[in-house]
Amino acid sequence: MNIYISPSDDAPIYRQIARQVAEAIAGGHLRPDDQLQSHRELALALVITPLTVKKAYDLLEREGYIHTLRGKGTFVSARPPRRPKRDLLEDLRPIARRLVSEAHLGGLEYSEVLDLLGEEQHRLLGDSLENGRKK
Amino acid sequence: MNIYISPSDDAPIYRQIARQVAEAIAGGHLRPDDQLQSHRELALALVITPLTVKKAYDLLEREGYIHTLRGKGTFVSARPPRRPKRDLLEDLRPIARRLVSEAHLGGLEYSEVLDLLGEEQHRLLGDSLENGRKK
Amino acid sequence: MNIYISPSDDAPIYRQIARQVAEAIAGGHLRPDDQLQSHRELALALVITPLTVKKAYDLLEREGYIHTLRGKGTFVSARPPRRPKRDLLEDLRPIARRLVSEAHLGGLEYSEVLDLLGEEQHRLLGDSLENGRKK
Amino acid sequence: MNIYISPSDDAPIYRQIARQVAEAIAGGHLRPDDQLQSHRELALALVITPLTVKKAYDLLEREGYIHTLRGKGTFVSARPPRRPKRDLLEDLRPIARRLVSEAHLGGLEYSEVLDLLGEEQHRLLGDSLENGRKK
DNA sequence: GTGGTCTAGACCACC
DNA sequence: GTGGTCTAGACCACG
Repeated sequence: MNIYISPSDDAPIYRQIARQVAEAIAGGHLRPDDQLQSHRELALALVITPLTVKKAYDLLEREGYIHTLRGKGTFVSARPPRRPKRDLLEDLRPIARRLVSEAHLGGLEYSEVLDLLGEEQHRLLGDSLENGRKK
Repeated sequence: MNIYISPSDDAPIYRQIARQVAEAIAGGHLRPDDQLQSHRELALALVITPLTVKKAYDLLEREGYIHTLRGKGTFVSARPPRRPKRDLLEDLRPIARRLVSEAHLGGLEYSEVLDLLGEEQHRLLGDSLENGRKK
Repeated sequence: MNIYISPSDDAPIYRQIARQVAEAIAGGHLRPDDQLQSHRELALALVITPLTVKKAYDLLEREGYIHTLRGKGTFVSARPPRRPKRDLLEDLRPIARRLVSEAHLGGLEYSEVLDLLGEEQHRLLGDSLENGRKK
Repeated sequence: MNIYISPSDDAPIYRQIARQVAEAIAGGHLRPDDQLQSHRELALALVITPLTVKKAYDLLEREGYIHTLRGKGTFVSARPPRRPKRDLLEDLRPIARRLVSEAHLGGLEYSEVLDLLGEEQHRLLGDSLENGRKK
């Protein structure tokens, strides 16, 4: 479980961590009942304050991805949280809008946007398959 | 030129304004040498402080979309700013990544993401064509 | 007497005019007792409001370069105003400072600044000589 | 890092601050990764409103001199921004022109202008060398 | 503590 | 009328 944070990213550090953990779960790197590093451990590894990692874990717990057992540790939850598709689509819409808008502002063709998206989808699936197989 | 701000949007107001003006320029609603509403006027209409609109205009000016003439007003610039395609693609990549990643996390098929993107592309182009024709 | 104004210049229009008239006097284009165009005439030629030209003439009159005879017109004054050299140098110092500072910030060699200054000095003197001869 | 603002300067306060910080970076007073005073702190020291210092920092950030890390502070950027020499020279030309023109209007010899420029160049370099050595 | 944003005023120069 | 600057507050997210 490798987490990378970039201080220059516009997303706050705790969200960068939470997102990467969530992606790891979705991609199969982390499976239900797998134990996560303690937030102190991870904080040490990332050279940041434990409070920031704690904030990320809290966020993941609120969203149902993980749960903590007092005295035992933090574990991946069994049921990956599912939101109504309508809600999800409406959350994703502004992101899609921004993508096409900025691409159009920058003079890109729509096909180039599709290419870009395809690359990222492939990267995601590739990772996922790869992880499903090994380890 | 209708600007809408939504307090629920996580983007700050001045960026919401700047983005909408930039889109209006890219979409043909606003053409070179068109005069923008004065920042005070727009502030009055949006019921926000003029300084916030000013900040949006400052942002657009330093990005090359608009320019100001002392005592005259603010005008759409002739040359739409163009960035190297490579840079632009690298800026867009994290957005695309987030889109496919969150969609996958939420259990959406890739085709559903493409549908969503297509809708937004259509919305953008529709607006553009519509405005290219009228007025 | 050709005056050029550029709205995009950071100097206000009335100062652009005043400076060019003053340079014309220093360069010999305009000689003592020469009559200037009326401010309305010049305003018409420059396609700006007469008030702006008036403001330029007022400034020049305050500085002693020109004077007006009621009902006759505006004329170049006999004595070009002379300020104490110390005062003048102190006025020029911030300009010199800005020149070397911005050049240094931009990575220019001092010799390149001197070259630039030489070019402008040559341009000024060239104009001056040329005008002393003709007309 | 001592900043001085002079109300008599025709440049707005935020530009005075930005210029001095930029000069400090160019002159070696401030080095890459050095932390700047927080804008509030500097505002307190200068007895002006924080927003004005913030405006100066924003200007420096968009020009590439500095960057900010959320919650950490503001730091000198690694790469000093470089503009094409041609552009820079054309920006400097009006300043040079004004210098020789006003000097000539005031009756100064060209050599006196060169002396003045030399003094300012020496002041700038002296500062720079001094700071390169100490601390 | 840091930066980021916003409000509700004010005064100025310019056209 | 326009834009440009400044003040004196405020609240927020982040680490």
